[in-house]
Amino acid sequence: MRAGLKEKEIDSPGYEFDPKTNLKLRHWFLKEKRDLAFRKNRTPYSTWVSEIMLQQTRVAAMLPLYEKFIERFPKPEALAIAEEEEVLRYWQGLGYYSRAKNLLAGVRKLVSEFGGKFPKSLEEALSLPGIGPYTARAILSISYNLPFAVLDGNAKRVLSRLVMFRESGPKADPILQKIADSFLNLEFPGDHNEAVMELGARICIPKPLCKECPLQDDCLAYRHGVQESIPEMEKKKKEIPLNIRFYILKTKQGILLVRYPERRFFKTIYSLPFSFEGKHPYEADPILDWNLKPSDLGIKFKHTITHHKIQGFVSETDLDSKSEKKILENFRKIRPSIEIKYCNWKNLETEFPSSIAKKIKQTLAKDGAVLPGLENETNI
DNA sequence: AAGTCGGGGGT
DNA sequence: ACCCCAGACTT
Repeated sequence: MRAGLKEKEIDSPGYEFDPKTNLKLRHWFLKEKRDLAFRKNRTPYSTWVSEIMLQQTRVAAMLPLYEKFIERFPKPEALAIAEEEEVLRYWQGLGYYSRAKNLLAGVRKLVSEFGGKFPKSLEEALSLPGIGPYTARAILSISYNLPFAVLDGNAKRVLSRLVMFRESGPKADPILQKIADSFLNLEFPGDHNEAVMELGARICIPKPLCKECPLQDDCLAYRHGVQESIPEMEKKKKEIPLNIRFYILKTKQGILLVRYPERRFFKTIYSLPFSFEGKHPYEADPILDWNLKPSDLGIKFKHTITHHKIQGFVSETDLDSKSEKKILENFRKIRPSIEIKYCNWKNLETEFPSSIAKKIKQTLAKDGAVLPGLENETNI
């Protein structure tokens, strides 16, 4: 594909890349690539862990957790025998907690069904929980140097601009995969994939820095001056405002945490019980229809969960063993799948592994608010 | 095909 | 105050 093509020809894929383009990219990558912890060793397992952590997550956000995770679970066999609770603690703050659960399930399957040796075929890799089209190709190319071209958000942007392909969304993916396949450097598939993604993460960003781009001369979108409008942006969903009240229920055994999949948020992790307040588009969860009158702590904090703009509030109360028993009965009656555990104030944010726990603590501390009964009780 | 799942850093 | 990220799974 060279300049001077008509729009129609450009949109119909017959993708032939100049081999020089690939060489330029590789040269740039070898010179500019960042010295990242997960690039130190590239076993299938370590690549697997890093790729799962990188899903919808910036490199800078996952790096500290990656190092601690690998230190604690250096091999698949070490992770496979770990408790899910502990694995989730090592994921605390990263978000998308089902990634951690699927990783654990996947590694257990790897150990039990593949003898701990990561498979070399796309089909087998895809059979592991949490490993989808992107991650399968990433692991196989980076760790085994097998010729699979990855298609993540970065690659889509880079390739769309290189060949001036405008469409985006699920319909465009098969076409983009073909483009990626034809661009793949068969000599160095792993390096190539990392190079494409690194270019997309640092240069070919949504507002591209074309002046610094090693592929400027090869980029059809740049030649036509349309790089900023490719790929087409998907229309953003409207934000839903929500008021959520979290309840600190202090029992003799500690603060009550709950988990059940029928609720709107935190389906897979333990959290403080919570309820929606004011106007909201969701069905009220009857689980909190109890006879308590928790007292409002008078704090609020902001939080977002995927197109929900949340104002958080906190109430607390003591539960004697009688009312606790009654509440638990009520819980189990309405939500038979509910799981319960207790934590203390000190380790709230590790047992309720969302940044909300941290925000509640910080807001309380900043306001100088006192949580009655907690500050003097070492057991809570 | 659309909805869901978190959170933080860059702009 | 947005934007959007080295996606996968469920419905």
